[in-house]
Amino acid sequence: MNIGQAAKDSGVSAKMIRHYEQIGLIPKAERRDSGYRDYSPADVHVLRFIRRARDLGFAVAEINDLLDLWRDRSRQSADVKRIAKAHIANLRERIASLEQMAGTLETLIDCCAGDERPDCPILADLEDPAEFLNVASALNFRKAHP
Amino acid sequence: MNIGQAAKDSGVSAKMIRHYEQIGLIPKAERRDSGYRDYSPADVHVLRFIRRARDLGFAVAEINDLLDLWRDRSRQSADVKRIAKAHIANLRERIASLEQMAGTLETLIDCCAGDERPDCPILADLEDPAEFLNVASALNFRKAHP
DNA sequence: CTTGACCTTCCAACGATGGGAAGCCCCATC
DNA sequence: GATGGGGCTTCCCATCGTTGGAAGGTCAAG
Repeated sequence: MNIGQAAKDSGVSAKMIRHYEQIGLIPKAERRDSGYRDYSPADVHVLRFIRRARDLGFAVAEINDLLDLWRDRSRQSADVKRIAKAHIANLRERIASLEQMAGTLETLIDCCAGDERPDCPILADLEDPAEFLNVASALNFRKAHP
Repeated sequence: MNIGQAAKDSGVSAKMIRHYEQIGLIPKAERRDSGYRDYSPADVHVLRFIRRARDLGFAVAEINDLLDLWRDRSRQSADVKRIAKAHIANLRERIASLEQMAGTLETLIDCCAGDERPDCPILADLEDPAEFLNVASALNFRKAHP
């Protein structure tokens, strides 16, 4: 099948299929006489594997390792688990970082009147976090432990 | 002061200061006869504002808006709050997406023996999520609601 | 044979940041 | 006054995953 069909069937865009071929994540596709790439259902299967891994947030380098393990019939599931665990740790780190940001911002938003007046704790914090945030934290603390 | 000192004082690297100038986030710095950029404490203040906003995950476009509001003495705090709220929504979305990934992966990891055998639910899911994940979800459901 | 949808390659961009090269400037030390 | 080292300048490149577009060839239906 043509690359467009493979794209539809796998959920990976034609652009990305060519890209994955170019960076060596997938082998070079067969070509027809016309120069068109030709894909088999097995190729689509691989692409779906990649698509799923990307949906789970794996980086291309990790997907490369996972593909190697997938193809290796004598693999050890421990190897796969190790990669997955490392990736989870990475995800959890990013989540914690975003949570931290969101939490701080929510504290600030709670303190902001959000009306027509110019006074704004959010800007005050951006201007000088040490000045404002400590006060806000204290307020927050008193709200949480009245 | 030179760009290096401004970088140290603000926590924004010299590279990024030049970059922010180039993209118009900050005005073009004064130049000495030597061609060196010259920064005032007020400039450093702006840079620290930017640094803090980046720490809170604001994108450069949002920081641009925040800077405009910061400089606008007749601003309305509601405008700032709106930007902050939109940004939080964005953060929460990204968090939810990452949580989703981490949760799925953890379910899979729980189901993976992680030993020397090749059988691996993680790869099974990547290969065909519909096949495996439903089973895993059911298991998970039964674990959560025994 | 024409038309429109599809394919090809190549080049560029996003966002934020870092690395590095070539060349100039400034200050301290000899 | 010369020299050395560190800071500054501009410019280009890389990351990472993805998308967009231009210029041109191919295919299938009318």
